[in-house]
Amino acid sequence: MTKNHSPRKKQFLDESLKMIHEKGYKATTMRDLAERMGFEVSNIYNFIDSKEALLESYLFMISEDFHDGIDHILESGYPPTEKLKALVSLNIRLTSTKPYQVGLLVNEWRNLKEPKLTKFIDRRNEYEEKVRLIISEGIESGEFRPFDMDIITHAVLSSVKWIYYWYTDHSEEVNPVELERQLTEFVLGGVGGGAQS
Amino acid sequence: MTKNHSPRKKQFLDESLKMIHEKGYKATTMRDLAERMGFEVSNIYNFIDSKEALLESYLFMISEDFHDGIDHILESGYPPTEKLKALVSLNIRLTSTKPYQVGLLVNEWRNLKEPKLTKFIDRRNEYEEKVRLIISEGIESGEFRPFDMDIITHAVLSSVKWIYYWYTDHSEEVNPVELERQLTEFVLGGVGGGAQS
DNA sequence: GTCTATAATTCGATAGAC
DNA sequence: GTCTATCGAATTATAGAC
Repeated sequence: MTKNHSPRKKQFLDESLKMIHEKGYKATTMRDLAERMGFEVSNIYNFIDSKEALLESYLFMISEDFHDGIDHILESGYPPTEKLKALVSLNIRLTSTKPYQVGLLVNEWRNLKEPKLTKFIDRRNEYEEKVRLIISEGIESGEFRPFDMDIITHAVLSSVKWIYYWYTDHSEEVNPVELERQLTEFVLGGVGGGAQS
Repeated sequence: MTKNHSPRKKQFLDESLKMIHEKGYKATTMRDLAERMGFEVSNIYNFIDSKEALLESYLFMISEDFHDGIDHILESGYPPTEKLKALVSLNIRLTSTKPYQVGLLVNEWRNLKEPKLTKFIDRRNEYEEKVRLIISEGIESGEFRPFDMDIITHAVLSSVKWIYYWYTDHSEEVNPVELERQLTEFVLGGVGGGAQS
């Protein structure tokens, strides 16, 4: 499917990815992409079948990357706290490696058309279920406090969702080690050090 | 500007807001809006000047709501922890009151055109600065741990950003009191109860 | 792999009658 | 405030020459 990339095709895919992230999928036209590449619109179809196929390709690839990562964590046998740390680490690793793909994953998935949209949402729900598994294990073991599962799962997911910002829109340099350390500290212990209420 | 709403105009604005949230701004056409209202496209322009103006109106209104809220918190004289609790509370209150507007604020702001786009981003940066103020005060007083300001600010903002999901796409009922309690607990203390490294 | 040319559709918006 | 009719521009995509 995605093999046999000529250098020119790879360049097109890279530029397209960046531009779709910057302007949004709907706002990025084939003319925009062609103009950035310095050729005519029709040449795009030497590389891809359709605009829709381009989005699908990126979204499902990065989606599977996250699944591979979290599957590995679930099979690790680590205690829940270590699994959660590994989850933060996974997010930072994938985001630093493929920042624009992660950006698409956050912002552009809803531009998929049926039946791919349903397929994507199902797969995303499966991922969220895996995150729930880690958290519920931690609550049962007493390592985590007894949160509402829906709320805490979305809070944790949301806490790592914005990382792509650091590697795309952010101008300053990023220290991945420090980012992971700080974000882990926040997810595990919040802004304050102890209990409240 | 937004006064003298006839019931029909108010209904149009409500339906538009909901539809733009569901389909996305770019994907929602004037024909879509007219169809939902049961009249022809041209009638839309009895209520609004342009599609762009519709988006602007909603975004800047809800943006100012957040500013009003956080300004009130900053003037409160509360200690940092209480200010942070109030910030969570503000997010839940505004989101439960105007869930679709908050959804637009998160997802559709970048569809603004210049010069409104720059104006919006400037205003958003001002809001983020106010959040930073609360957090830095907490770190200096020792109530919060010594995080990197950029990282922790975005982490906190991200932790409350997904709340709109509960009031728009979420099917189950929401208990605002419980949501606030749990989310506050997470932001202040994380998933675990104590410190780590 | 690049071009010209164009098809076929959809878009936001306007004019003007009632 | 609702309609019909339409404009002009922009959209994705294709055909076919070089």
